[in-house]
Amino acid sequence: MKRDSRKTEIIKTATKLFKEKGYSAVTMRDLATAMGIKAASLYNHISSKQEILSDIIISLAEEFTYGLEAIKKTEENSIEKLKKICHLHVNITANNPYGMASLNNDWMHLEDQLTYYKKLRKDYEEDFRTVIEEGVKTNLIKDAKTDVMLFSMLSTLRSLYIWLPKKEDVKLELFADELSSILINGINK
Amino acid sequence: MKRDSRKTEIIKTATKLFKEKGYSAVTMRDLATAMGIKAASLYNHISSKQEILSDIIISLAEEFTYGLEAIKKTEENSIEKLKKICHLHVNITANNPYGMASLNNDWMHLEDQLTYYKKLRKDYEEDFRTVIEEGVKTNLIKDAKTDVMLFSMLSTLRSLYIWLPKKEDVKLELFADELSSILINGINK
DNA sequence: ATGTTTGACTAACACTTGTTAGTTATAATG
DNA sequence: CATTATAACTAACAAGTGTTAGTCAAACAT
Repeated sequence: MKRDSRKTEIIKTATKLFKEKGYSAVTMRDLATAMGIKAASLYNHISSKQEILSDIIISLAEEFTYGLEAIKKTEENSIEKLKKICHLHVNITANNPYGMASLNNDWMHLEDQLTYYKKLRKDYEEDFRTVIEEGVKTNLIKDAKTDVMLFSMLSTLRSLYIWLPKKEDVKLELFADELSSILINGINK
Repeated sequence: MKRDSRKTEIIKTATKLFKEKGYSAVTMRDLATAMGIKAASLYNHISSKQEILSDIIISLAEEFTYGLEAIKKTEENSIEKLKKICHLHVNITANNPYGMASLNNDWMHLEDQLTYYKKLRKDYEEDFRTVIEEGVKTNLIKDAKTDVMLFSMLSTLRSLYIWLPKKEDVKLELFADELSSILINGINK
């Protein structure tokens, strides 16, 4: 499967360009130039610009879905689950920070897969909320506005792609620990 | 100054379209159609598509700069300053949530004003960091990774535009209080 | 009433967009 | 060696891009 490896290169290059200028601002000619070939040659490997975007976003979205699915099955308490969710985001984002930019900013340019993506995202958010609500029930988490908690944590985790590329790889688990500690325990002394 | 009011309408409409599809994906013909006129007519009021984006982003960025400037001059302690920063973000975002989408996602498409915008943002982040560091010095804030704290708070505050439009106007100050409480005190019981 | 500004219009420009068709040198396979 | 698949190429298209020039009716100012 040589064909596959070339396609992967294209997607990898596209991912980088998309995070810099966004999907709509990146031309097939831009992408071709970055690959050192002509725009028409791209179509020996991919079928459309759309397909590239779908590949980037859907595979990431599914990673999150499967990751959370695994955490849900765990027997640990809500706080531990939240910590694991933080690690999940840190790990996925560290593996593909540029792709996360597309997922965050260009999902609306999905066409065929738009409704599927939206379903994945909605389900993910609902499961995330459930973890928090369980924590409230079991008296581990403050009985304050759970939607504000959810919003705050999700916002931070979704923005990881902006900050994470600057981190060295070794300290990744440490960083995830620090992050979850701040999200859960706050910054107050 | 009738001319000005029409220009304002155009920018307002553009802001709405930009948040839905991003700057690059919105056509001058899209914008014209949304205004009920033809694309060429837009140029009686504005000089370029670029100008619209600059107007949206720079005015918002300056609002943040001036707001933080005022908070810095305050005699209150770091925790109080952080609370005020939360209110600043909530208020500015509530006034122009769609514009915040452009500021967050389309700043890279600024041309003439790009370096100016970057300077404003860099200065803002540095001042924000200083507030946190002062809090650590005065023993009000945990002596943990201040950059992770900064990242977490900024991420949440910058994502407000996604969630805020759904909130009713009356509860705005209350929401800002809840938010700053969660950011500062965490969710842990 | 008359002259001027306003803000819309049509027509068009030069260029860029994603994509297809057809060609060809190289590499893999029988 | 002959054949086929691969992956690049050139050329081109049809549609869409931001923007300019020039026109003209209605509203305003004198």
